[in-house]
Amino acid sequence: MEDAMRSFDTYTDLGGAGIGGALPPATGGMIALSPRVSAPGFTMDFGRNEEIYGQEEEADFVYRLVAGVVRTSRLLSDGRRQVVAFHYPGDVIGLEPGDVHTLSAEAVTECRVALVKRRSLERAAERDNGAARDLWALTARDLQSLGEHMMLLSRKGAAERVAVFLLQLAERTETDRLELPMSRSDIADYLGLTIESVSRSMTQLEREGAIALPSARRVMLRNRDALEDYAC
Amino acid sequence: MEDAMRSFDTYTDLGGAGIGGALPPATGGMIALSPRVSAPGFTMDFGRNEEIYGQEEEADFVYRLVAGVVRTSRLLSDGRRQVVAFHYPGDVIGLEPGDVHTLSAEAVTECRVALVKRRSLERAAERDNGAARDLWALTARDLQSLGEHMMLLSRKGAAERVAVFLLQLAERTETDRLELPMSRSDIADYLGLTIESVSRSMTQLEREGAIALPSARRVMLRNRDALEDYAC
DNA sequence: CGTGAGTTTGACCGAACTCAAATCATGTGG
DNA sequence: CCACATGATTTGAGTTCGGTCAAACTCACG
Repeated sequence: MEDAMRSFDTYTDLGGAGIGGALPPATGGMIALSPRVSAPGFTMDFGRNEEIYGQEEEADFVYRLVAGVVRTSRLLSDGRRQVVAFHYPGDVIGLEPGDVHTLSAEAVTECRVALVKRRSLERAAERDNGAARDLWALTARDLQSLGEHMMLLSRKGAAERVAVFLLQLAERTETDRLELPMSRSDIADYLGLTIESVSRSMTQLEREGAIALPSARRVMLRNRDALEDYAC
Repeated sequence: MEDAMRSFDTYTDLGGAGIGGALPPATGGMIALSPRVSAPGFTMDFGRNEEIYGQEEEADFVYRLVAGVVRTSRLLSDGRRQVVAFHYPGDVIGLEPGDVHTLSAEAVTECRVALVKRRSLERAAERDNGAARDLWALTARDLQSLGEHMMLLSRKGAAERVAVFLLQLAERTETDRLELPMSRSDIADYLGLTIESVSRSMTQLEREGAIALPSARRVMLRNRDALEDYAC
């Protein structure tokens, strides 16, 4: 049983202690955003649902996620929320064209991020041509992932979207036993659905044998083909 | 009457002749993609619904739209089409991260584009740091516009989406008398709706006095506030 | 004037939303 | 260790809005 539990463990490569109380204090040093871009910076820890940066805030920093899961989202005029992306260790977030964040970022799980001053990146890009190219590549990756997300949102059925979401997650973590770090509400806002629709879709996928749901936050992919049929 | 018609005219800054038969042949010379990026290239003309480049095609060229309107779109697995953006003169299209196009581009109206070899841009970016920054900015702009489009798609109501679409268009062309270059089908695929829903929304907006529809392709914004209420 | 593509309108249906209630999970204090 | 409180998730019933199918209409063009 212990083993089964362990195999769901993920998202923190900081060792068994977890992130939270008993961590070493924020550290300073050189932060690498990409192979060619590194700059002086420091790390910070955030608890669940804490805001890392806010929509409309000055974009003074760029962040590299060291451990944990982060969501970026945007508040719509009618009060609803659009979750734009979930980020995992290694991802760079907060790198935006303008000098004001168009998104906000919050910790889904407890997490640790490495901060780099935006200005020092700009200076690096002026000096070093390779660095400039890396920053471009990071923006290009965001563009691509946003495009894929839009594809997902333009799918018809609720179950389809949930199926694709689960497959995406399985690909990220390279396992069929998913530990969902995010709530139904996060998933719903990511997929453009309500929590009820997400829940019903999950149940439906389970009824059809595509997945198993040992608990709400735990999903096992039982029949990948069935899921991929939904993805069409 | 002649004047009224004229005031709907737009999208071509090539003069009265229009684009099509009686044009000078494709020309060569230096093409400017941005203030700091220009490279040798040539121009080409396309008729309505002609493909400029196709999804999955080698991305050998980058294009600057000189005259006319272009849509970029993506075919979904279930056969439907997602129109990603409408482009107007001055826009740069076809600049994508990878070396394969993830979108296709088609002429909505007859149009003329200036082509630049992708490789010559890459070379320019290696030499000139300002050029690299401009290319980054172009990608960043795409990212931003895609983000705004996603906001639009995540709106609830059909009429809301159509209202926002019309306001966007009015902003682009800086007039309240819109000549829609694109078909209802294009609009529907852009907004994630059916042509019937687009049509019904238009009619509804007209009934409520927000717009007038002298003809299907002609929209006059009668009550901007009412439209902005929809945009909320 | 006829033709055909594009657009509008109507009737019906179904999927997702809304509101409400039941259930489950988790942590707390006795 | 258990009872309880709280929040998250699931389930149910009814409604709404956009999709689907079909038919009428418009307009540009030959």
